[in-house]
Amino acid sequence: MTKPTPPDPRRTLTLRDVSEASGVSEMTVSRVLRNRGDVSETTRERVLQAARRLGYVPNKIAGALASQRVNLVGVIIPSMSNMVFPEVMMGISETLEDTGLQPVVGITNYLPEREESVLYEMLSWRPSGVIIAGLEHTEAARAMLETAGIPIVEIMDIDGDPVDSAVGISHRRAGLQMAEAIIAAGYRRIGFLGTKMPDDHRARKRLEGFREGLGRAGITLADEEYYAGGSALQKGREMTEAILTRTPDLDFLYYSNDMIGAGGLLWCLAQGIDVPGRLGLAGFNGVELLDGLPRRLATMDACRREIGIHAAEIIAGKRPSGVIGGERIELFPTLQPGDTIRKA
Amino acid sequence: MTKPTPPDPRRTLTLRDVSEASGVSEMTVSRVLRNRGDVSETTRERVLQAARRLGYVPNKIAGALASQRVNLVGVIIPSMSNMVFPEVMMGISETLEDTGLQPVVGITNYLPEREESVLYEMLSWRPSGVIIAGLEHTEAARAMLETAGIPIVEIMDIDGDPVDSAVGISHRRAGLQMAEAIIAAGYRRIGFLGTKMPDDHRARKRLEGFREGLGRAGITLADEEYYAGGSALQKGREMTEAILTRTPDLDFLYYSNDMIGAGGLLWCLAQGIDVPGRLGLAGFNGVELLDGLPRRLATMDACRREIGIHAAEIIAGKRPSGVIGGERIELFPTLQPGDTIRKA
DNA sequence: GACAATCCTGATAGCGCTAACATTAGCAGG
DNA sequence: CCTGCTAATGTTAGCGCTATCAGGATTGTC
Repeated sequence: MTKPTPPDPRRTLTLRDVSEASGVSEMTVSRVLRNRGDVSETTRERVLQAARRLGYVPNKIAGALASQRVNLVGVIIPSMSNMVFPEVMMGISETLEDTGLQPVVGITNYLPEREESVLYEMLSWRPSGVIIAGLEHTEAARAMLETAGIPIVEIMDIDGDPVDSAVGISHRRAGLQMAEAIIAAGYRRIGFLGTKMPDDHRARKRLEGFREGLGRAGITLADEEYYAGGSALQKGREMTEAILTRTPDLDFLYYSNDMIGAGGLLWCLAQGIDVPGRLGLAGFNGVELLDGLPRRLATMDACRREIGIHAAEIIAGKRPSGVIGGERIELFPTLQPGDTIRKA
Repeated sequence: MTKPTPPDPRRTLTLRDVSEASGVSEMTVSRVLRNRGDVSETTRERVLQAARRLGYVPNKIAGALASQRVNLVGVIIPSMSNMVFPEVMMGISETLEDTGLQPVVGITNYLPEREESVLYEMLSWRPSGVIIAGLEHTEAARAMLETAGIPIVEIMDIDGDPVDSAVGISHRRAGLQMAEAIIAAGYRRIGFLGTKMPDDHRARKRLEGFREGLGRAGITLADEEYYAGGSALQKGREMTEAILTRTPDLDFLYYSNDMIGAGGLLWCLAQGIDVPGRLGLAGFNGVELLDGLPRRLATMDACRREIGIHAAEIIAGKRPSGVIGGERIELFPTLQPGDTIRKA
């Protein structure tokens, strides 16, 4: 007869180990570790001590399978590199903090197929909810979202038709409002500088709205310039130089984000261009990062943190409304005129 | 007699559903979906079609439990807001891409207890490996890392004693080198500007190394200034003004990161201070974000992307060395003198 | 003292999948 | 037509936990 269980120190611990070490059933250990059900103070203490001594770390995989409950929330965003999504994340984390839910992030790089595969991967872990940027998805992705049977919140944008809930701003309106403000300030020869990103639908909608705003005043864009990749600040300089060289009589430049706008602003200041007198500038996003620039760029904040907060509230089921799903929350960005638009 | 299984459309699908829909056993379906084992082309096609038609998404929780294999790699970092960790993440993602492994990020905000709980949470999902920033952890965290039985890579820093593998630079040496360069350029009255962060051990080590470098030349720091929170660019301006007001004869400012350094640089330029003649400046990190500034700040890049790449290679077991664990990879940052240090 | 109520603990049966082995089909060679 | 193989598929037994229900103590009530 051999020893029944040669105690292998390398094997990872299970409930059984803690149960044996503390002389109670696995079930009781489980109860103690999850603070569920009544357990006497004595056994609770004994179990906790054993668990600590052994260095037991519960296996959530097994737990999730058995309980059909997963404390994870999938968050799918296009990028992490431009401060806008990190801020959304902060709103989400902060709100989820006291709910026991934990965000898990996936990055798509603005690629629809990548979004689809990231979503598939996430859903295969059966999260309690999904927060996903944008309203445009592949057909398959949309189908997955619809049949997942969990709360879905599409964020950032509300110009479209959400699968379930949506929290965001109208980028069309944001563009339109900016156009109105620019025209009201008396600018007429207007250029646009943006990214080459067919799948950045929000940037596209802002430009559409912007064009419409100009159109209402009988104006069309005088010139456009696009970039891809590289340091945004640097690109902003280069593009600004390029567009002003090509079309010197421009009196306003609308940038699709604050970072290239800041690059443009620095370039203009270095050239001694009179901003906002001779040339006005505006960006989009209101990134705090840039607060220390010599002059404040006109911009429009995208309510990033609030979006994160509301989205997380919906997932966590702590909306005041008590509504269960299909919410649609529109936030309204405010124009921050800064120092780069003439006072009307 | 009633229908055996009233087909509930709301229930989430399992292998059994696909198996019934395609007329083969669950095992065969499993094999098809994982591309494992021999399956005839005909059944493979039939199964895939059924899975697609039903919109089946496998349950990785069950899969992981059964196979004792999880394709997740935990990545624990202090912050996402200052571009340094996003770049590390890119290196990691890129390297993990073709390995089937998937990074899952946890943020600690430089709080040791938070690091401990994030680690505990992560380990409870039994990842295939953990990449964690820094060499300093709570006692409990270190114990968990040691007994987890998976590859651990501590990144960013190598001035210390790793649990398993480590990839990083010597921040002590980085600070020391910068001190040497500054002294060689003839600066003597040197100020330091940094963050109030007792748990940012890397910043601390840089400062220690910097002090030592100065000390070797018989110099001590002439003044110091610290901040917490807020827009780094903005804080850089404010702190620079403050320190120069207090100690006007400083001829060099060493910033603990590029962002506050950039703020300082912009402020100095606006004040018309002769940089680098009258006053030299240097930061740390080499953030590409700032490439478009009017003048390039002297800095030292921290090899962020490379660190991510190497760490991921270790986890994925694709190091050329073939070594299995306990690797120690030191990278060497290069000084980028930029335009804010006098040529010696 | 019988009975119910309350508290605490344990036994049992899965959760949805995969490892490992068992079985069957298909086919070449004698 | 049987043996001996390989290729394709199926069967069985868990993975480590938790939901659920079933007790055994202990207490209180009439």
